[in-house]
Amino acid sequence: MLDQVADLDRVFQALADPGRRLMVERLSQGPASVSELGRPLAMSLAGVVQHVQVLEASGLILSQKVGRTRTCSINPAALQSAESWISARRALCGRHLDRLGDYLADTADSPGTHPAGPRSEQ
Amino acid sequence: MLDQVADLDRVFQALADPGRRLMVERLSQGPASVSELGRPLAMSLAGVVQHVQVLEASGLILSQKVGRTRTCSINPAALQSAESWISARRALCGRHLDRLGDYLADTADSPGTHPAGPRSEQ
DNA sequence: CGCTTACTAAAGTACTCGCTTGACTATCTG
DNA sequence: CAGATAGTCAAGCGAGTACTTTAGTAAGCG
Repeated sequence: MLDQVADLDRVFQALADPGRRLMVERLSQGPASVSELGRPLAMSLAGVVQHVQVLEASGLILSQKVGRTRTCSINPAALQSAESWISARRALCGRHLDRLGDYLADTADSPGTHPAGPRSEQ
Repeated sequence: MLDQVADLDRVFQALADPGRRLMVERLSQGPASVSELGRPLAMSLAGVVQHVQVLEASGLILSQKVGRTRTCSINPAALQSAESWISARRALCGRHLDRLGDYLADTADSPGTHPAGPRSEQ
């Protein structure tokens, strides 16, 4: 429960790489070995291992080595912690969107705007 | 619509910083100026501006300058794109969890495990 | 008009990331 | 046992991040 902030850091950071997201996608349909995860990635195995380590440190995946192969599986709980952070923010801003919409409409370059108002940029 | 992959990269990367998440939290309850966003952050204003630029490049926030102040607001659509990527993976892995559970239970160090089997690590 | 406020832009720096190669260790397979 | 296979460890390197300071510009205020 402690330091959820750093946990979220690691989860979002882990998801910020397209190769790692591919790994998560693959693992979301069942366990796989490290080399299996790396197969579509045009990268050395050592590089793949490092991505796996990032994912595991974030809690997004679990792994265990049996014999010479390490089998990875997804940990939906970590995925959920990220999802619920996002949905909480999204739920909040829903309540304010009407007011925001009005604000943007007022300041936008629409018919009926203040004739010589201050410049708005971008 | 093109290159959603790089878009997701930027969104997750943007969310991977605790200061930027704080800004998103603040903005999810209504628009704010750049200096207002930076107030709780113990950082120079120039640093704050750079974080705002990262958030805007990711599509998570919008901003417009009126007079000398830039007013930022949240863009729930970008938040949703990240959320739905996650929930899609999470939905998928739900179907496979039973099988995974069995797998982990079998390979775990439980009573009834194979007596001299290969070592499992971590 | 002069002072303060709110940014902006550029340059520099320390640190982290993503990836490689090379050397090494186990574990299967024939 | 002699490979081949699966992964690990460490060093190194180029690119990117997260700041900083310095030096501006433009807008609002008295």
